[in-house]
Amino acid sequence: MALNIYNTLSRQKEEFKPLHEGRVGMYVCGPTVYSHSHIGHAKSYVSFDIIVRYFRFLGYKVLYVQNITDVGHLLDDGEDRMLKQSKIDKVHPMQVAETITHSYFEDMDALGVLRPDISPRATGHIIEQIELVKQLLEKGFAYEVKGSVYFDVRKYKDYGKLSGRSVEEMVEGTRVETRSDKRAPQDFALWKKADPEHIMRWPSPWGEGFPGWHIECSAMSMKYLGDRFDIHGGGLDNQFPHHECEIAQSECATGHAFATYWIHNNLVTVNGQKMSKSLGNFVTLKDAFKKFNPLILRFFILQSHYRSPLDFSDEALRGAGAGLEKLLNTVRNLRHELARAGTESRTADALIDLAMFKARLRETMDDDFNTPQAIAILFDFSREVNTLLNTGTPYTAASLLAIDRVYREFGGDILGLIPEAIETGGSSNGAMEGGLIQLLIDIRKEVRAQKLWALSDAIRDGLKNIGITLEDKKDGTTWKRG
RNA sequence: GGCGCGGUACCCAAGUGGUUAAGGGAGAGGUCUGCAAAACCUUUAUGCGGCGGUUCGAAUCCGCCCGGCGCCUCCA
Repeated sequence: MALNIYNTLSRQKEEFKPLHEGRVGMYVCGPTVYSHSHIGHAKSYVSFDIIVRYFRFLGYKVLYVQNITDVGHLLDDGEDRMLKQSKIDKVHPMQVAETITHSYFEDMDALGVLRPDISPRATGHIIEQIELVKQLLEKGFAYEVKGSVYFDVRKYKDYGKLSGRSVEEMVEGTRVETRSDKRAPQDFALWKKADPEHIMRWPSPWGEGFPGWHIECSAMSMKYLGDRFDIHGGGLDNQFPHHECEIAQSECATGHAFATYWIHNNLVTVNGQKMSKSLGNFVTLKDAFKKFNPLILRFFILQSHYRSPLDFSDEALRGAGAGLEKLLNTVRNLRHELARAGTESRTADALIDLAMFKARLRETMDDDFNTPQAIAILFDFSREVNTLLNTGTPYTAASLLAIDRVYREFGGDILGLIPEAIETGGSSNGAMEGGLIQLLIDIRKEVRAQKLWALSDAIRDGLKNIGITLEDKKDGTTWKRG
């Protein structure tokens, strides 16, 4: 079965066909680095992380570009986000950018989001942006007014094709007062003249100024991926106006199509309410991580589809935490068995229809990256694995390894939920802690043999209190954290 | 006002024309166990917001209605 992707441009699922055989060029709108990342960022970048991982699993050579916006993102009142934050913090805007960029990657790393191949900064590509604006002026798609340059939306017939809006509708819907220096209210800035007190400024053919927000993504995506590439992604909220403007600029500048597939992830709500900075109910990842392990957040996000909205609540997160633990527990037990299988003479082959499970997983991921369905299949798979492990039958290392490979490929490589190394308990990792716990387990075994239950339970409860859980199995006791 | 998305069990959430409506959490009962924990088994929607329609057949398509949310203005 071929990979099918929902393309916002056509509003339907389409079979993925790369522009260049075996390669995928992908650009995703990255964060504006003025404040710490929140759970909305997590949903977006985890979603695209899955897409990148799955393409790589399928054997594509992926070039993943995700920008860092550190200039040009203007607020309603025309003030630059970066400048506003720098005034609040009383530091240089580039210091804000640097601090928040570090913070962003720290949070994404915690969530298991693989780093983009290229993370271009807008301020590092002023020259490219100016070049693009010059091209648009030369071709007559833009006009200059008092040191600022605007894109003339009426010159581009397809404006609105991504978001399904017409220019006429937009005029009617415009609430903000029409800026006097624009020819039409829908026109958007490519380059803005800098006021005297504006710190972030660069020389240009139109005087000192700074780039508009939309232009950076056109300039940087085309610089690194070519003026045509496969996938452009971002949050649904960027569909309009940001992506619509990007398409207009890029297609007018090059004279041909821009990105082939447009992918948009849905947004996040908190306790049923829209999460927004103006409402002040946004949850930063650093705060969320204090309550929930980052992997639990990742699991929670992947348990719903990327095109579905996701509502965050503590109850839902707790449920996700229990679910993830169930999954990891099985893998932990499997690897524990695997560690022993190598040293004991094992006889039986573990009988699970691995080919069937792998085919189901492939099929469901091929259907527009259906991660919730994939997770459900992993749970089906785990039920069989648990049953197998509970029989106490000795299995060959090879057959257990084959089972583990399914977890590694789909649960690890693709979904990023199952860590390379899970605490296996029992087996000594050379750490003193592990040795001490094993010593207590051995002593407790003796105590239990003498049926001294009170003492036996005291050991187990004591360990539980310091975060170590013992589990008595048919063939011995194992331990885990938590 | 314009555009768009979805209403599936106590909670989260797949499924989008056809055998018994996935999966996870929570609850209940059971098996195993000294007891726990974990695991496994059984169980919790004759029904998928409501009302009509199309069809041999609809949660799935169409229409209307009722509530929910998002975008149109900065946000991933």
